[in-house]
Order: sequence, then C-alpha cells, then structure tokens
Amino acid sequence: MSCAEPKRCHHNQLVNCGDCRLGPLCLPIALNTAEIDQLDDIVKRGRPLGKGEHLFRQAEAFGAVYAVRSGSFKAYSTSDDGTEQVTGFYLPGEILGMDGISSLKHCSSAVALETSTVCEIPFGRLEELSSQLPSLQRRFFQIMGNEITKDQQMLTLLGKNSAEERVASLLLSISSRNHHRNLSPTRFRLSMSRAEIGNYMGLTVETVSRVFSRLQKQEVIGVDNREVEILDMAKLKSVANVT
Amino acid sequence: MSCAEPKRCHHNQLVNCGDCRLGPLCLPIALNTAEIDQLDDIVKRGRPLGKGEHLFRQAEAFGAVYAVRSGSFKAYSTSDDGTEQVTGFYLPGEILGMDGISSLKHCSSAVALETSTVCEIPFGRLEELSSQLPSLQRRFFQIMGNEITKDQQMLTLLGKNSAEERVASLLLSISSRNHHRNLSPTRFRLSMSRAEIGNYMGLTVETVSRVFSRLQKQEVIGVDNREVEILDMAKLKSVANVT
DNA sequence: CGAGTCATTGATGAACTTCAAAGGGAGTGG
DNA sequence: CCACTCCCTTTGAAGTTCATCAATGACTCG
Repeated sequence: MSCAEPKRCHHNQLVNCGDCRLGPLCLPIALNTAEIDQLDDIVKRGRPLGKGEHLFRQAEAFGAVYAVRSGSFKAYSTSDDGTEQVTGFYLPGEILGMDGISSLKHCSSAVALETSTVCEIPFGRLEELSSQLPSLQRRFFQIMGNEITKDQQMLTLLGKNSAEERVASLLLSISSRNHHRNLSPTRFRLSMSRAEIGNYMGLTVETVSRVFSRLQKQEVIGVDNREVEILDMAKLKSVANVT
Repeated sequence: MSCAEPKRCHHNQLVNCGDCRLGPLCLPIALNTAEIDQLDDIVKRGRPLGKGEHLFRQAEAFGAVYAVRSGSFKAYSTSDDGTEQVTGFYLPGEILGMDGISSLKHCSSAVALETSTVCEIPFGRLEELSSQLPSLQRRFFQIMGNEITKDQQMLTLLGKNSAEERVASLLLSISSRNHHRNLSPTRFRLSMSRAEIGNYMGLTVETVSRVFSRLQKQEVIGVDNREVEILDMAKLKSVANVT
C-alpha cells in the first residue's frame, strides 16, 4: 500500500489524536478538544511494524501501553516449558500492553500479525495526565475494566463451551469489532492462522479446521483460506449460543 | 465466633485502614499515614454477611468496589440460558467488584461463601481521591492490572492444562495467598464446594473429586472433606507444572 | 433426627487430541 | 517469470481424557 494520500493512509504517522478516525474507539472518548490535545502531546507515533515484529516481549520492563492504529497484534505468554498461550488479538482502536501495569514487567509478548502501526502512550505520563484530567482517568479505568470483563467472558467460553461455540464466538467477536470500525461485519480476512486461533480458544489446529469445514458445509459461513464470509448471522449466533 | 475482643476479631467493624492487619495486602500499600486517613474517610465498613448472602448481583448498578476483610467470596456470572460460571474466589485483603467499572453495571454477582465482612469503597469517591493522591491512583491501576494478569493466567490454565494440573494450581494459589496472610500454607479449609471448584476450573464435580482422591492416594495431599493438607509441596508443584 | 445437600466411586460414551499424510498458497531465488 | 520450498490447511483413523449417568455414602442444619 502506498502512502500517496497521507490523510487517508492507515499507516500515516502524522495524524494526531484529534483527527484520527479511530478516536471514537480509542482513548480519547469523553475528552474535549483541549484535553485531546494534551493527550496528543504525550503520544508517540512509531514507524510501521512488519509482520512478525514484536512490540514488546515478556519480561521486558513495562513503560507504555499501545493503541493499535492499523493492522493487528497477537498477545501471548510463554511458560517455563516453552509452550505459548495466546491471550488476545488486538484490532485498530484497541489498547494493549496493560499486562505489565501490576508488576512493571510485561508478562506477555505482542507481535504484529501483519504490517501494523501503533501509538505508544508512555504510562508514567499517562498517569500524570490522568491525575489532572478526571475524564482521562475515568476512561483509562474503563479500558482496564473492559479488559477484565473481556478476559472473564473468555474464561466462561473456555470453561464451558464446545469447539463450535468457541470458534463461532471468535468470528462474531471479530465481526462486531469490524462493524464498530465501519468495516464489513460479514466479510473479512483473518490475520491469524488456524494454529493461533486454536491456541487462543484452547483447541488444536485440526479441530479449528474441522469446525470451519462443518460450518461451511452447513452454509453458515463461507471460508476460503483466511477469507471469511458470514452467510447466516442468525445461525452463527445460535451456534455460538448467544442471542 | 464471638467478638468479645474487638481489636482482634476479624469481623470487627471499627478497625480503620491504618490499624487493619490486612493493610499491607490491600489498597493502602504505598500510601503514607495521612493518605491512609483520607482513604479511610471514604471507606464504609458494613455488617457481616452470612453464607449465601450477596454483596452485589449481575446487572445491578455499579457503585463501589469491595475489599474482603474476613471470610471469602465467590464471583460468578450467569448466562442467558441460566448456567453459571465462577470467575473468581476472593480471600481477605483482595479487591472484588471491578467487573462493573467499564459499563457501570456489574456483569457478575458476588456471594459470601461463609460469614464474611467487607470494606465498601464507593468508586466515585475513589476516583476523586485518586486524582489527588498519585500513589492511590497508581495502586488502583496496579490492582486492576493484577486482576488482568490473574485472569490471563486462568486462560492459560483452562486452555492448556489437564484436570490434575488445574486442581493442583488452585490448591497452590490458595496456599500462597494464605501464606501472604500469615496463615498456614499447608493446612487450610476450603470454603467452596467441589462443584464450585469444578465450575471455576472448567471441570465437573466428579472429575474434581477424582483428582482429589488420586492426589491423596499418591500422598501429595491429605483431604478430609473440605480440610486440605499439602503433604508434598514439591510434588504438588510438579503436578501443577510450575517450578 | 430426618431431609437435603455434598462428596465419592463406578461404568459408559462423546468430544477432542494425537498421529499421519497429502493438498494448496505465498514468497524466494534462480 | 517460473519453479521450488516451506508453511499452512485440510482430512482421516486411532486413542485419551473427561463428561455423563447412576448409585451410594457422609455431613450439615434446621
């Protein structure tokens, strides 16, 4: 993708928080113009990361949280025995890196699943600014609360639900997050592999693949490699066990 | 338990944050004496809750977080179809109720597993005070970060680990939390039922019971109903797959 | 003391994993 | 630009673990 039209390019480093089309999804919600400018001052916009590049690694010192501007990331933690557990996928407008807040060390790693850009928000300065701007403090509490709620929903999913329910839930989650970003909720490209989906959902690659095949045979979804189309949203929701 | 000795009774409502023996585990960490007094002013100490009484219920308006002072709580969420998922157990010194911060509605319920007391911390006033006391703001960010980290470790456990690993991990978690509170890390009474453990760990009652029996037969633990003794800590850790 | 909940144990079966093999796609280097 | 390679994906067959069903025993609390 070329960046001939800076204003519209997703990887453009120059757009500030006030102009960012992700603003309504990201940290600035509920801030007024002056407050957004203050937030903007502490945000660092980095160069794009290529697929496979790390944003941070487990055990590194924690210094900042990151807002995804374009692309997508996978967060995962590595156990002593070397096995990995995917703890989340992050799409544009979402905040990652909060795992390091408690111990000041990251307890997970984050890697780009495709060419991606982020806004880096140094945590120390975010804390300072939060003290001065109650709406920013509230917003950040809210974002952390969201992460907690999301993780607890994942616990329910992993504890109780079948393979089909898990995979269907993931597709619905991505669909809904795309919808919020004004992208198609029914057609999208998965930036993660079957193995990564399986790891995240507590399943093997083979099981994920089989679920995809079954859902396709039932004409609930259409799948072509990583391209997914949701053909029957109602049925997909019933498979996922949500209303 | 009678409260003839108010200073030492766990259910005593009069002890303030500065004198509370749980202080070093709870919110006040990292606050100085004057700051603790300010925190103390917003904390409400309630009457004891009996076993089975709810602290808050799913879908209720969120107004406060709670620090456990004595006893223990179970947090759980209920799906549309009526099934419940336990999302956590909370012991003295731990904070619960943060699930409501993002949407201002509780998305889980909390029930006392035995006679228990809590300190209620109205969230609005906590936010205000956090703006004024950077160390309190930092501490609360840290507590929320802890909750995130804990939930993500649970995700790994549910996604990858066998029944034995899950149950062993829970026992080790309780052991270590008891240890921090200067209680025996090797002998304790479980305040939750096998069904609640199973629900939390994504297992059935029967499986939990069988794991307990197997661990007892291998002389890793001793179990008499809800009384547990860890006989071989090293072996329990190896069963749980931790170092 | 009795009723009901909670815990244990056994037998059976289903869901998912593991092992195995072969068929695409994307990217690279000749 | 094509061919090669590697990784990702799909599909099949066999094996495990845990859930389900069922029955009995133990504890707790009115």
